[in-house]
Amino acid sequence: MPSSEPSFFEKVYEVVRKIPYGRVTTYGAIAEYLGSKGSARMVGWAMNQSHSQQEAVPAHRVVNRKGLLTGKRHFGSPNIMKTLLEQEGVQVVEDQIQNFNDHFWSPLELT
DNA sequence: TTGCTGACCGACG
DNA sequence: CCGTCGGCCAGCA
Repeated sequence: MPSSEPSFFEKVYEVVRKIPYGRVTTYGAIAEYLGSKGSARMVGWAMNQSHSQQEAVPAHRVVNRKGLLTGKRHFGSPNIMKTLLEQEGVQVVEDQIQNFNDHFWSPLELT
């Protein structure tokens, strides 16, 4: 076994881990970066399985296009995602990231 | 195999 | 503002 090519999920995890501290990105941006724009749902699915990974995946830095914490329900408690983000300096009000554009980070920025 | 679901997104009315 | 629909693709009964 040689070379198992990195699957879609693997790439998602890798990208998510590269999200800088205090920054956030979207499912769509990741999907687009992986060349599967439109399959943002797969990114969400990958996040769902992310807990299965040995290396922790900062899924709390991944939100939907509106900067809404849609996946907060999957963190065990709905307040975990918000708390983690606020600890990184991201203001969250009503599950909505404030100044979202200012915190937004795209994997396309990777050099 | 089919059919349904899902942490999405954009479009339509 | 709200509800609905189609598209995308992986996992599961």
